[in-house]
Amino acid sequence: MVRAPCCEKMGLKKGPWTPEEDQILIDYIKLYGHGNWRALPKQAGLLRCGKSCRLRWTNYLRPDIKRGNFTREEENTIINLHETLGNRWSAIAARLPGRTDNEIKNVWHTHLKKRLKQNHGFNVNEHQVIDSSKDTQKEQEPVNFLSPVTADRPGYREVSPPESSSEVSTLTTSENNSNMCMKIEMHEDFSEIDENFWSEVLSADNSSMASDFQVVGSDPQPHQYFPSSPLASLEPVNDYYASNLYDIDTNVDFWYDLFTRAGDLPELPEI
DNA sequence: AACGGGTTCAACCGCCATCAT
DNA sequence: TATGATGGCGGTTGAACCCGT
Repeated sequence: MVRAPCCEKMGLKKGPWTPEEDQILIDYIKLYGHGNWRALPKQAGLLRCGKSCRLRWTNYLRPDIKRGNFTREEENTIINLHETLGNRWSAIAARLPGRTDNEIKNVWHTHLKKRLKQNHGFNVNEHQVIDSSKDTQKEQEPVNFLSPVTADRPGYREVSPPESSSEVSTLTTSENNSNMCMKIEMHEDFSEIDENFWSEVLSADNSSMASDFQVVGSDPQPHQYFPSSPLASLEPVNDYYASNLYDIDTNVDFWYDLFTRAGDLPELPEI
């Protein structure tokens, strides 16, 4: 059970808002705006904490909120943006006028995740570029992969699986707090995978590849990393490769999956 | 009709970044 | 520079609702 919130300690109300409370909040903000959320409930005569008022306003009462079901186009937009932004719901909401981050988060967890799982055959929820260095994240170009979903959308560039190891320029990692940051740069377009690529990668303990490739995941196996790990530890990943290697369409997702996972990873050395 | 399990979504929580002092 | 206040964010919760038995 959750810890008792500060609101209750202070005798403030929590839980669902009543229509009367909504009206008080709307009337107050119409008249005076919401310069200071903490002071607002007291001034408006609401027995709520400022945080609760802010949430109610931004997620429900704001006049520019678009109510109702998400259109297919909106859903596709969310899927596309989630591919590049991950669980940055507010950033996604900023691209969908009238929709709130909370609403998008809900629709993702209740509808879209399932839809993608059905379409892709594995848990797409894990597809996130996990970048813990928030400050630099805003400045970084997201890693975009062309998929059937993202095709034809502005801002996406086509990146296909590499033909050979030499054409994969860098995969760098950095660490901050408990998360990993992975940045992949691919400077070339590739038409198909060369078998040698994987053999090189998988046997690259002492080659330059060793510093280029650090983290992979295999669904639903625990995350593993290579090539500093013994090859034996890559069995689940290898199975995954085998089923995806020459399927270009699947491979787009596979590559995304491969390079963007960074869940419970072991600590990695600085590159 | 009653029940139980699954789903939805509004609201909450803790954490973090930013800002003012 | 240090500290406290505030706002914003993403993860999580739980009541209400839905649906199959």
